[in-house]
Amino acid sequence: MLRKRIESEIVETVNKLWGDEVFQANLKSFKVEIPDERFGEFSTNIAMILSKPLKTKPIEIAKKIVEKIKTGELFENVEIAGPGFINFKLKKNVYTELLKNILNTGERYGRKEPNGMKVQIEFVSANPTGPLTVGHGRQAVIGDVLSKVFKEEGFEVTKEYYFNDAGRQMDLLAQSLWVRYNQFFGKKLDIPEDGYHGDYLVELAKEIAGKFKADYVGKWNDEIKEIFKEMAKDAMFKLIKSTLERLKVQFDIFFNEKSLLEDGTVNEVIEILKSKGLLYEKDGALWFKVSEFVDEDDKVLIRSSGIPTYFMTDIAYHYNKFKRKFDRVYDIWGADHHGHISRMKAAMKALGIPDDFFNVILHQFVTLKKEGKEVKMSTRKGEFVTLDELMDSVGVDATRYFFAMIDPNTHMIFDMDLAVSKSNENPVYYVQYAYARIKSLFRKAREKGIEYRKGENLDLLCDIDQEKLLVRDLDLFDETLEDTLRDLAPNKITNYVEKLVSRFHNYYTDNIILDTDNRDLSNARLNLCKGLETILSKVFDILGISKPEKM
RNA sequence: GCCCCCAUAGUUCAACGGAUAGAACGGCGGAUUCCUAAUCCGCAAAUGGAGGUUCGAUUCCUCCUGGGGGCACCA
Repeated sequence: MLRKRIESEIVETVNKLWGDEVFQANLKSFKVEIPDERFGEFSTNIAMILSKPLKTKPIEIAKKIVEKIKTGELFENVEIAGPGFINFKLKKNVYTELLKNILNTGERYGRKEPNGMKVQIEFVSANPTGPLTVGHGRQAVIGDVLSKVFKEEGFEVTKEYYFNDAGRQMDLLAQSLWVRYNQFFGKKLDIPEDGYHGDYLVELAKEIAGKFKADYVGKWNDEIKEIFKEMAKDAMFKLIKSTLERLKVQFDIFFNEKSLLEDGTVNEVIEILKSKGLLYEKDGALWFKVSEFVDEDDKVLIRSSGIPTYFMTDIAYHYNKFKRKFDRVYDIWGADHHGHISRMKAAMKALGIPDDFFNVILHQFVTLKKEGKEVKMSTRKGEFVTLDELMDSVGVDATRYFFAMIDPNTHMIFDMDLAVSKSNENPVYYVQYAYARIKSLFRKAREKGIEYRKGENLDLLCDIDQEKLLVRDLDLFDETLEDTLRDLAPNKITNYVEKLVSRFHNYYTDNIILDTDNRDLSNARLNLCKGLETILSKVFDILGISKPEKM
């Protein structure tokens, strides 16, 4: 990475001038940045940082550094500006070498060697009680994109979907479905207040009525409940999986909460906690001493009815993850699960699991705006827009791009009407158009009889700033992925690619790429386009959007 | 009451503590004898309020105001 090379040049220079101690003491806020274009290609704040320890004006420090550093392989021009920034322009061959590297490495460019770390990302994890909503969509895209970045950065990644197909919610679903089935045959029955009111059960009830006729009308017992539950579950999972497939999100493992009870993990966890004296009984229930670890009230693990709480099974689930030898796990949760985090951390500590094992990526909610009104979404009340409906309206690419482009920490307002009416002006098309343009250039080159020769004529590039900056931005791909993992924020990638593509569109407008009177230059520029195509292709794969040959 | 996230242009979003706060959509005005105008160029338009830390704050800290979400033997 160019930035790192510049950093080490500066470090070396500072060490020569003032010794290692000065630098080490002030390392923290030292930076090489990408400045506004009018200042150059790179810049550093080193002189400002050293001003205090050296008791010298930043300008004076900058002067000394510039004097010393000027004779390098790297820099074409180094100058001081503003309050003491040092701005750099690099020699053109630095850029052409970099481009050559990208061209030679191709699809593998930027991919890190395996680092031996096993990471698990758990997301969506919706119980099979209804169709996936746009909220799940946000989570699915965040999880999927981050998984790909982890892989690219050398981690071994497992994508997991955790679900519960037992318990009260499923009972309510079964009952709600049964009521819809009865209603189909004209019975006057109401869905329980806290049952599932969505239309999707009406459809399913119709199918069931076709299959079983009126066999279960007016009859309700545990056996029938199980039958309806099973049918509901199968239908919902089928629906959920088809939605995920359409969104191009695949999971490695679907993990059933029930298995934790069946394979004894829950009991094992209880035994461990008991042996450490962290459990006690009260009011017929079994409590965990959360308060020993964090400033919170103790919580019930086993209800007085003997049934474990969600907290209990979730602890067991994470204990199970730990036993599966993941180095780190990331749970992607909606903002409503926030309160659960510190309790879980307490439990991890109690089980002796290292602090950095359990990580949560919390994302804020998606509010939908439809016909000018905000729609409060609730799966149970049947008031929601499904992920499928969203994809119907704006397409898969735009759906994925839209969810990826917003910081998970930000509450997201999704204006459906706008998304539909403006679908042709979505940023995803802006980005994809650049890719299509490049593809078109190569087609056109063949038509015009301009031969593309990989890696040749590169010395004709980078005499203009646009080309230097384009290559510099290609180089930023690497650190964009690092930033994405550091902040666990996929929107770093969309920001990056939009800037990159914008630069290309400008370049394309201002310069003729294919010129039959200047075939060598044309070939040089085709090489630049090829480099861009390589990076765009990687970015699109990570974002999971398509790569159109033409638009 | 306590805890978490957020507050930036008319709208939806950006901005590792850096220089004149960027885009997109919307508004106004331009560019096509030439590789795709789903593009490009120009104009108008924003950091909720008060303090603090810093050479330098949209960013960090405190308080206030306003949104969202939590504070179960629900998940």
